[in-house]
Amino acid sequence: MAMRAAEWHRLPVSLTELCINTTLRCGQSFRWRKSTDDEWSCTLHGRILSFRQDTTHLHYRAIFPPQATLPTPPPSVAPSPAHSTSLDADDTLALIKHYFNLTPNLADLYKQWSASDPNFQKLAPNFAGVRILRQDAWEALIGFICSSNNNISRISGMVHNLCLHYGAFIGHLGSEPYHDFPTPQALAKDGVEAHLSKLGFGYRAKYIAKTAKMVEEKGIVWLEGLCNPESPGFGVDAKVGAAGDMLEDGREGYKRAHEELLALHGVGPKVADCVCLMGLGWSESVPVDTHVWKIAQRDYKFGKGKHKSLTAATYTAVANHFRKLWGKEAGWAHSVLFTADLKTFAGQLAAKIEVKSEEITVKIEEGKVVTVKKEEKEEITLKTEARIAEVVEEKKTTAKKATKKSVKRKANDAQVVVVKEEVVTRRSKRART
DNA sequence: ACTATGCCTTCTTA
DNA sequence: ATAAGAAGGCATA
Repeated sequence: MAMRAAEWHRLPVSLTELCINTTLRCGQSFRWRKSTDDEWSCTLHGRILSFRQDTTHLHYRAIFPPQATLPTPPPSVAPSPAHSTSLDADDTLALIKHYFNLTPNLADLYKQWSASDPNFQKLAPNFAGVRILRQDAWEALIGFICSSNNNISRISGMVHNLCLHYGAFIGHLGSEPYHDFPTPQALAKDGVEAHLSKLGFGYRAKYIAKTAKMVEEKGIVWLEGLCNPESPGFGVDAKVGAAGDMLEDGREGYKRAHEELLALHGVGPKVADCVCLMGLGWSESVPVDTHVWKIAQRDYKFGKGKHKSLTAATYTAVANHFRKLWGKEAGWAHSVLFTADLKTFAGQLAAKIEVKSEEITVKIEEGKVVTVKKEEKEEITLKTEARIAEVVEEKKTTAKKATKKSVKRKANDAQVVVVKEEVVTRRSKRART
């Protein structure tokens, strides 16, 4: 029962191309756990993968289960009994490159999106390295069914519970047990719905049980067959083909995948788009959730006239707008803006500062600069300490000028004082058992 | 075809 | 303190 040695390897990757600290917790996957000292871990394809990242490299290691608990592969593709370490290392590297979707040049894409969209250009510099993962389609499907009307920390807890109760045990990392994501068969068994309800899944218990049965019925091949042929799943035996021409509402294959997914229980347009983008390799997919809808209203002039509320027609209009603006990888760009809007990231770097004068109050909380000038109020959302410092200086200057003008005193008399300065760090709570 | 409403549960905000 | 609202929506009428 000896555990295979878990040696660290490294891969040259810049933070511009991939930032795991952002990418692994921006709501794409709900399964990554951060242990002590910045090590991110998750089970993937029957092994525990762990990552650390510095400015030049991605460091990784894989821990395999003891041979006895390895899932038995079909005899035709069974590896040689030797099952050498070097073979595993090769496999793991390929898996990592696949999972992190490392082929597209993200810096080039950011430049492209910045050139075509001033709003992206403004927000993106603080959120480099947000890359769309190539997750397993089935896992993405279940994960995003859990996401409806829900928040990231609770979703993570639910997915963790799915693995714990229905996924194969892989091994321990420290004292923490790691289980694989459950198969459709495991979630299609009788009693799953009742059990999940007891575990606090709410109305999603029924969706998961039903969808698992439907996928089992249709066959996992059906689901994997919805994949972008240019980007098949890892280890999936599929022909690589052309994905077709880009249209304003996406390629034919994307539209077909989206439509077919809608047949599943608990899968509406938004969840289907998440699965298309993150589980099936359709980069033009733009999931329009409440966040994206707010962004569309705030920064892209939606929410008026024909598109007053988020109806089915509005949903398509918003997604098409972003596809036209950002192109074939619209879903990737969308993810950057989505991440920029997440509270967990806003709070992380936000300083809490109050600047007061007789006329003007500047408050900075949770990444927002609020200037209160008598009855007027102005809000600016900021993400980095550097930008916050800049804006505070700017506001102090404004405050001095305003005070001088209205009260007719010397600029120095303006009482611009930093009352409170404190870094607020918000941490999402961990999963419960 | 569109539009409202209930739904499980937890956490935040007023 | 206690209530209402929001949280990566969906299914149903």
